[in-house]
Amino acid sequence: MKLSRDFYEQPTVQVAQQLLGKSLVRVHPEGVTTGIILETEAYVGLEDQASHASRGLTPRNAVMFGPAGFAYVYVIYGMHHCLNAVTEREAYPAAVLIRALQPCEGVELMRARRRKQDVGLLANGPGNLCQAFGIARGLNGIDLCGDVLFVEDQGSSPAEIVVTTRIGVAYAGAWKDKPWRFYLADHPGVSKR
DNA sequence: TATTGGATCGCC
DNA sequence: GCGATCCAATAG
Repeated sequence: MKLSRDFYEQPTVQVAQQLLGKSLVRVHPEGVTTGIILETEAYVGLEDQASHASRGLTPRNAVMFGPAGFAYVYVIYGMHHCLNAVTEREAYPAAVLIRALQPCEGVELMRARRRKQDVGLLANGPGNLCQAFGIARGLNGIDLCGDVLFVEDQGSSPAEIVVTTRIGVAYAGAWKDKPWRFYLADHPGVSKR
């Protein structure tokens, strides 16, 4: 069943871990794509120097300051998109970055969008999964409790979770060492360090 | 208005 | 290892 608002209102690190193994669903005019969430990262509060919210509210990060259960989508390096789920209470900026998926439904559509055949290369990384799922800036602020982009809990058994530091946040001072990256142990480490 | 650098990716 | 590519944030 579809995850409801109260799931996302939990502490961010908890949401990041609990999203692993659940299914991300994207309903698009071209077709439906789904995939199992394999890798996540938590970005927590104003203090977290790795977070876009660390310097206060701006037009870009405004969604992070809103209520839980909405998508924060932004452009990075001028050419890639990243998808986050906003967490915790309104006015407290926090989110979970979805970093990798195992493609499930809509593999052919993903192949066409990615121009790659290998299933292992379709959604292995935050920018790649957005391309595969047709997620772009137009979805920034969309409700994850709606019918376009959401997460389903298929009641799968808990799997072993690996915990590491986050990727690409060397600039974040002491916060770069927070153990806030999570991935499923029985899958190859999806992101390169 | 100008400058700088990024929660990345894929090829060299 | 490095360039692509452009927007957002900051400084002037």
